[in-house]
Amino acid sequence: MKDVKARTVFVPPHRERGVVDARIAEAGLRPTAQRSVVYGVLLDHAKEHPTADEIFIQAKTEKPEISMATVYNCLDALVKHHLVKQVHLERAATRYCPNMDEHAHFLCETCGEVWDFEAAAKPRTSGFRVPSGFTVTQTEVNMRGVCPACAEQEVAR
Amino acid sequence: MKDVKARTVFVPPHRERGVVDARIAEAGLRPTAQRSVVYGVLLDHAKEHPTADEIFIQAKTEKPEISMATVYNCLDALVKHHLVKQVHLERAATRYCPNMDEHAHFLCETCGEVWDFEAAAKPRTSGFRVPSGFTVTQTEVNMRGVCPACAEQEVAR
DNA sequence: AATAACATTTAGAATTATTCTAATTCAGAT
DNA sequence: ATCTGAATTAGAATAATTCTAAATGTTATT
Repeated sequence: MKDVKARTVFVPPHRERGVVDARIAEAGLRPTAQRSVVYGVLLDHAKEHPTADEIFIQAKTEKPEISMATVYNCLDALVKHHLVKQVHLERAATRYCPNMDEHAHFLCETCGEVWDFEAAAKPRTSGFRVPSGFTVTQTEVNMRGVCPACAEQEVAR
Repeated sequence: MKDVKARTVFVPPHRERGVVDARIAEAGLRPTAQRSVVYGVLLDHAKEHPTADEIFIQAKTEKPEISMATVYNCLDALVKHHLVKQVHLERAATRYCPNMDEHAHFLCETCGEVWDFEAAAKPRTSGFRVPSGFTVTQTEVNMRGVCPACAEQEVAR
């Protein structure tokens, strides 16, 4: 088997083309090749909460012709169809998150990494007084602070 | 008294120069002319949750030499000294809020206006499970939906 | 009061994120 | 096969933010 390079790459189960496409279709969107790639990349990198730019770079390795405009178009379509959430943590670029379970985002101010924090109970009460007449369709909870790894380094200094 | 233009403008109490400066100083910042203007503008327009750009335009009417870079510098200084919060609601520009009481922000997706929603109880529990080792220094809660005025127009259509 | 040291402000250029435009391609319905 | 509308493309345009280097202002020190 010398000189034979691996021709297959491990593809996590949710990345099987059919499954990704099915999810896109279920959401009421036509599963185009580009949308599949963009959504697939996002599912694979959910932990990183990537920016449009990072998604573009990764998507390009799978589909070199894809353009930045398409990445934005696809992301906007996915957001509109509730497959993906925009996360506005910083003054920097918007991040994207395919985890649609109710959760908060935590940004470590030291290393810049982002974590998901689960809801403690369901249904979660927001703890805020919504005046009558307002309809809330979406809530985003963002926290900032220091992650365990960075806290440790701090102590060590 | 003909031909005598009003030389005094109504300045809301919190805009008295001394008070604004005192607050800046209390926060541990040198109260420069520019910081006073920027913070003053923000206090006057807290309801609008203005962007850096909007603050710049307003500040320029009070201090024509001020530059955009200074507005950003001042805002960053005010944020760092906990007099002002950044609000990241949209993919668009960051908004600023001088209300440091715990509250959520609500963005009307129809008209784009922003409201403050008060905490229902103090201390408020976030409702999220913060894993041990993480230190949370700040929490931002953003909601989106439809405001009463826009909901009414919707019905009327 | 003069000086040094440092922080702040300034204008404008540079960078980065996002949106727009017009042409092209693609998919599904006829 | 052809039409129609949706999706994609490259690249230009715009908008938000940051950077840079020079000038100015402030405070502490002499």
